[in-house]
Amino acid sequence: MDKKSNNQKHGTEALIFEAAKKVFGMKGLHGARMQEIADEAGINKALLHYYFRSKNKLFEAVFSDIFHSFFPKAMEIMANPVSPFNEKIEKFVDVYISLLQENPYTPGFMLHQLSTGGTEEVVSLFKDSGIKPEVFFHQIEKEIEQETISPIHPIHLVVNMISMCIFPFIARPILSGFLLQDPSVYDQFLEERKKEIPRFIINSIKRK
Amino acid sequence: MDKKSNNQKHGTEALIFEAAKKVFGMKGLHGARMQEIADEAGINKALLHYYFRSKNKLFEAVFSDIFHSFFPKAMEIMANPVSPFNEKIEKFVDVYISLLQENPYTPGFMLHQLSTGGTEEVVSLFKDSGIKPEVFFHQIEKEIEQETISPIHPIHLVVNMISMCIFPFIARPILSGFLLQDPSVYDQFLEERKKEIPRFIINSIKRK
DNA sequence: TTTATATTTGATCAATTGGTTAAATCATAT
DNA sequence: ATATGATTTAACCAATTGATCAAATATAAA
Repeated sequence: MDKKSNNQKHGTEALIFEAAKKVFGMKGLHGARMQEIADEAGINKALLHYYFRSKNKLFEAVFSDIFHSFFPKAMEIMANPVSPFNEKIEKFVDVYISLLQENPYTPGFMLHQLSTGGTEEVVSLFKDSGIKPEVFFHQIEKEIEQETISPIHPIHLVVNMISMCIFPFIARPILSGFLLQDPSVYDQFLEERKKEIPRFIINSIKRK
Repeated sequence: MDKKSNNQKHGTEALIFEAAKKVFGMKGLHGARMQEIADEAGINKALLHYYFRSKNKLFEAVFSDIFHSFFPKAMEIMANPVSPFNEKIEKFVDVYISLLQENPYTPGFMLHQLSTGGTEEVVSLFKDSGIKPEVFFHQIEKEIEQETISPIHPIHLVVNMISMCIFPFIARPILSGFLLQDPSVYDQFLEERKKEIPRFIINSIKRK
């Protein structure tokens, strides 16, 4: 008998995973309730413990998945030394914001993980991931030497860029509710930033 | 008898308040435990309920206090239309970062409140606070008309500025542990940004 | 001292919640 | 059809935790 289109064998684990991603992302590790995740996935609470042993294990699994599906992609653009500098910035911002649009729970996850004391874990995940920002730093320094761009401390430039990309996702509710009247235009606002941020950066660092 | 220097009458409420500020800021509403707040304040758990009725009431009290002791100060600089534009940006960034240095729990508070669904409350607090970013927007538009600065959408400019100020406080653990080797230099890094961010912004928007 | 009021504490309650277990159901192979 | 193993569920447990309360202690007044 076909009650719905039951996804018995393969589907449930993915269902749980997606539900957990959503609930953890919105409520955080402590704010999330196993029952809520179960409801969101449309299954029994005990199934959560059947597939993942505990709440913490489930959280770690989801967190690790989000981390690895997000940062490497963003960082490989940074690390790629071939393209011209301006182009790289444009591409990085575009890909970075697009990734955040696809995975809107990522920032919430990182923040909750940080503020809950899981800092060492996050940092070691970073280090294990093979991400090497020094590569990008060196390119910035080289561009400055070649007088392609005006002098700026590489760390500040990178932090500026990342800040402008991520923050609108973190503060979305406030910005959407206060700065902008209509919540529906926020997606358009984010879309605009894909062009605005690179323009803003390049304007600032280009030689006059 | 003088066990410590007991601050019986007036002090305990403030003690609780400070402890709650600290614990809530680090752990969030759900992550924080009343027992931990009591321990941090060095008093009995029941006293928390004596002074503040419930956990939520305590959280709201602390949140409201943090909100009102932070945003108005930052926003009055924005609203003040007298000073020259460059100067205003320099001053705003400096005051904003200084405020964050003094109240390191503020960003965590806001984020937890947002991700827990307290968005409407935050937004209405904003609106009740009388903060009017339009004033600043209008000045930006006027500057653009007068060709003092090059064209940019006011909202993006403001979001850029705020992003670059706040984000380093949110992502402090990661940035400190990964981008920068020595955690002790992070305060110096934040200090540098008081000058770097205005320089970066003004560089970007000044007419060439 | 006595009385009254405010403050503080230890003990305890009631509800929530993560986790377990035994039974039921489904899928698959023989 | 039957047996076997994987999947799912309902009911339940144990621990945590926010909240309460009566008793104790301090504070001040009369």
